[in-house]
Amino acid sequence: MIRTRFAPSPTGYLHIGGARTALYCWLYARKMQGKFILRIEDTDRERSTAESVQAILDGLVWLGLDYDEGPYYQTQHMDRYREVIHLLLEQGKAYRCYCTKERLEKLREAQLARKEKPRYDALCRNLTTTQEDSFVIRFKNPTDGIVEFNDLIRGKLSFANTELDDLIIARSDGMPTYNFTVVVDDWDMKITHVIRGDDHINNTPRQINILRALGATLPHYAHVPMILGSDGKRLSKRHGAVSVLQYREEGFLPAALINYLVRLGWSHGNQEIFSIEELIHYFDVTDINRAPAAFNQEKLMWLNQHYIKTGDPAVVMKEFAWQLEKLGIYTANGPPLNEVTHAQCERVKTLREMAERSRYFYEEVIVTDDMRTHFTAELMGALVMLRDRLAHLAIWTKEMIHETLMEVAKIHDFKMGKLAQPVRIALTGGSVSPPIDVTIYLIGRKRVIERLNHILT
RNA sequence: GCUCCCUUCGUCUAGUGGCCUAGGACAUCGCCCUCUCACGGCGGUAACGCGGAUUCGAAUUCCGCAGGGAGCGCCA
Repeated sequence: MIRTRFAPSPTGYLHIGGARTALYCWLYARKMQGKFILRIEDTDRERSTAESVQAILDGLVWLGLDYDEGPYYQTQHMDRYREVIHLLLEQGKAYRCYCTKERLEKLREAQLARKEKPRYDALCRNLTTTQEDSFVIRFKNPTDGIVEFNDLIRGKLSFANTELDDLIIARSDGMPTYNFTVVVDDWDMKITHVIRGDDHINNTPRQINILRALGATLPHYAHVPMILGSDGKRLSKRHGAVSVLQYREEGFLPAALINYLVRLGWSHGNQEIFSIEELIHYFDVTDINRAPAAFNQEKLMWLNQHYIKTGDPAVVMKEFAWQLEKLGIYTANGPPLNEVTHAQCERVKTLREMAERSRYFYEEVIVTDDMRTHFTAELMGALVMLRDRLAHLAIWTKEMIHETLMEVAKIHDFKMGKLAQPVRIALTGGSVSPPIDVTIYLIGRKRVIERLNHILT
């Protein structure tokens, strides 16, 4: 049974990079009919917050990445960590270190000055006496040999133990540290595949050494490259949205973000559009790219428009309604959302944009003096005729409206554009809208007549 | 500084020794369609970081170099 886990630390929102890692973990678990586990790594009490936990949970729900187990919280496993630390201590695989932070700092500076890699000098490693002073607990890392593992994405990776030092596994206040809790939890949770960001590559040999000291079987590792900003630098707030939920705010569909994220670093031939089912079928961690990828908003936009046009109507409608609500647009007295969506989907990249451009279907429009210059004297006759014919149309359909427009234009010897554009301005207050017949149809007879009258008086 | 990782069009990628005068997608440019904006259709510009080596033959293998990134915490 394959078991993967997503293990974020709740010190912020769910960002794009984390979401992609979670997606890869989730896809692999689903593909292998295994389990996807959510574990909150909250051992940093200073920075972990309940809000962050909620933001991460909300983000995962929105993306549709459901977990089979969890969320587990590391702060609830303290007894277990202490137990394992005791075990290590008893077996002489860990030791108490009484070095002060000051000494460590001086050591560090001296090493850096000598152009050496800063690391603990193992001063307390062979201490035989117990002291009263405060202490941390360090893991006795092997002093020679190499740690080698086969990364599913990068292939064989190896590290010399001489490059590693005796890392702290318990702080002076007794709180276990990251590299230790990860190992214990992955072991206890029987994680078979550790899929995580490649900023953890250098932690892996340390974790393997602890795992071995514990006699645990090693999981498979897959280190996915990070996501870069459009400038090739590490993705950060200055690149715009980095939080998953912020993409929702901006009017993106979860399907679009999923599809974009999965293709960022993974591919299946030349295919660009994938349904979730296809992803589960085709995805494999070993096909993930080794190189970091730059985030490209334009392509996300393109995918978003694709899913606005072809995605699950229920989801599209739900997000569209949410956007309208955020803008304070009340839709009860206007055209049905699905018809507006249908009319607008080909001309917007996001649902926020769709909402912003749909105001005139639901709210009164303002035609500025500037725009009134479009209503020339020669046009007035045609506008009057159009108003009257629309007012008496037997049935209010797009087709009938279209015919009416054609007739009025023909009678006045106007080209369609000459009539349509001023009408568009009169009805929408702007120069851009869906086809004029569709626009008239959706705005509705009463409002159309009102708006035309407004121009004609 | 040390260790580790990465390197195909502007961007995401296909490519695993001959099918590559390097394919697709986004973006961009031009044309067509057209009542606006779009959608769509057609076409164009555009890349194997550099240098060696192996080979009849290298984007694909090996070695250097350069550039970029990560890690080196009583953070995760």
